[in-house]
Amino acid sequence: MLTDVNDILKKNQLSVTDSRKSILDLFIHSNGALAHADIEKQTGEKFDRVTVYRTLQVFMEKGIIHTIPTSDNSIRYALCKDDCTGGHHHDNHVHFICKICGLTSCLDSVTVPEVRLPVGFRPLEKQMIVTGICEGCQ
Amino acid sequence: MLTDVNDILKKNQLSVTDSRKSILDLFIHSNGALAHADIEKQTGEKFDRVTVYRTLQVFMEKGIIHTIPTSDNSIRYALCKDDCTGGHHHDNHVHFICKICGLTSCLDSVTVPEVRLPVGFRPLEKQMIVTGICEGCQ
DNA sequence: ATGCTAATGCAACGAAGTTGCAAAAATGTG
DNA sequence: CACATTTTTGCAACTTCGTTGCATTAGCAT
Repeated sequence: MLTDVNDILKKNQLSVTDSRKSILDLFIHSNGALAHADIEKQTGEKFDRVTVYRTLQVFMEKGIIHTIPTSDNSIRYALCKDDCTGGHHHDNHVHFICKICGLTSCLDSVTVPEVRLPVGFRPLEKQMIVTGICEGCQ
Repeated sequence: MLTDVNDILKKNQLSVTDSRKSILDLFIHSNGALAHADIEKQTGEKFDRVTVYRTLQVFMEKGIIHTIPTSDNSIRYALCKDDCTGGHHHDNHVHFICKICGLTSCLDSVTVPEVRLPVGFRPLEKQMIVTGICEGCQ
């Protein structure tokens, strides 16, 4: 896995800018998913709100990050630990949300189990969200 | 399953009002989940935005409807086909979102499969979202 | 029918996200 | 390294979404 932000940006044909480097760095050094608000706080409001939105959008398009569905209204973004170049890697692992600390993480080691759908429903992608208590909050 | 809106409201110790009757009726006669905007449109803006929000909130508290997690920012609410009095019924079935028509439905007949988590993660609830193509859009 | 309780509508507010545009930074080329 | 071109950023304004307080209205029990 690439951990150098410059390499990742160049590999994805993106201009290397301060905001992109900082935000990507944040994802790499965070062990959970990040909401837009987290990013704004953690970058110390160094960048404009709009820039953060647009950066996340670009990262999404390039497949660097993906969204995690949550029951409340908050979109959370996560960088996959494994190489995401396959495009649909995020459909094959389970997302875990801790009820206590709110940590949202990708359980890369767990594969989403198969499910049988009723006749007529053709599945393309599947996502699984498990809520519970994480390692640190036991 | 109760289909009379008055009965459902009374059973849940709720005052029977026009807005609650209309909105509950909408859920019963809709085959998919509804977003707040859908409800506003389909009731013909007869009720105040605030009333719709509060009605949904009350229905949530009473367990009449539940939210469906989605990757985009839209909260969708759904009434379960089966009796929801158990409280956590919605954690045991699969949600299906059609990529073409956007239909969001509860596949009541499909049970969420078990999944093994890494040591240290204690699961409490699990949800599964399958995206694909629905019966009508084949 | 009456009084009490609960729900509604209005207004105002705050948060979240988007768009257009000029200024600034990054990139490629000589 | 300097230049022209392209891309990105920041600002301002705006829309949409959701919430709160309060007076008015509607529902409910007696």
